[in-house]
Amino acid sequence: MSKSKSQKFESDLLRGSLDLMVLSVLAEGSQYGYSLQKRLNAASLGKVKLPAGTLYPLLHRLESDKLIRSRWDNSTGRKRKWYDLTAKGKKRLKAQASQWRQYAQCMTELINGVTSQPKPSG
Amino acid sequence: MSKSKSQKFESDLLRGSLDLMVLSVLAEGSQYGYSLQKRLNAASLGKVKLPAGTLYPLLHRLESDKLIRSRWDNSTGRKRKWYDLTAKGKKRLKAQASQWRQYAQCMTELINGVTSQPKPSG
DNA sequence: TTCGATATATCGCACCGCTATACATAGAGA
DNA sequence: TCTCTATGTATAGCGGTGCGATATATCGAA
Repeated sequence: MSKSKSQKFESDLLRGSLDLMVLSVLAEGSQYGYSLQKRLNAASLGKVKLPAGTLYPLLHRLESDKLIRSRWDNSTGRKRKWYDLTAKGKKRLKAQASQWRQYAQCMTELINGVTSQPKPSG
Repeated sequence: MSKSKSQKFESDLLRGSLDLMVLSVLAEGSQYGYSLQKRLNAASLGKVKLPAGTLYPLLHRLESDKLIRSRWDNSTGRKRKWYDLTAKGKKRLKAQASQWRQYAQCMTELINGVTSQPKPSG
């Protein structure tokens, strides 16, 4: 099964903002992979359903970049790997959030000039 | 020379929205590759400097997807390939613009929850 | 004639989201 | 006990695409 156009569009959108999304969620507090997956799904109103094959390599990449830090927790029944933002990660989050807002502003103005968006009322 | 983190971030942002940007600019009227490159740079306030190695393959892809249509113009001094939106392209533009707005709304809420944005006044 | 801007094109690299696959544990229900 | 689902982490390889490098050609200015 090949992906539909709209699914592919979502994947490509993710490519540009997934790191930022994960850093944002971790800024709310510690998470382990699986919980982060659920949290991301909720935060995106069900739009983002990160498959494991995306999630774990991503976390490993962020960790090797020293943006996040991990520790295993075997104290509870289940073995979980918890992640936290590092100072570098917080700095990156702030920088990318700012860049993202600027970029989104440009995009919004461009597409609003040629397409109509739903009105807030009436 | 490897790319800086912020340059890479911009590239990845592009990945998710470049088709939409090009379709939007073409919705304003016919363009040829080089003019589109300049228009995109202006619309993005200088942020997006599309290299030729990105621009032309992209246009070929959009054309092979029947989203845009091309014709050569040799009547002026320079040989130029002009592009126009097809009906399919207009439909796609509308759909992706809508998807983009929803996605951007989620992202904005998420990052505004954990980072501070510049105030409009004071 | 030399150089920069204009104008289009392709090759191959690098990156990354995703599918498929693998392995392991906990709890519910048959 | 056995099975099934949810939980939990991991990696190999595929596919798509932005980009640097490179090629080719014309035009106007210095």
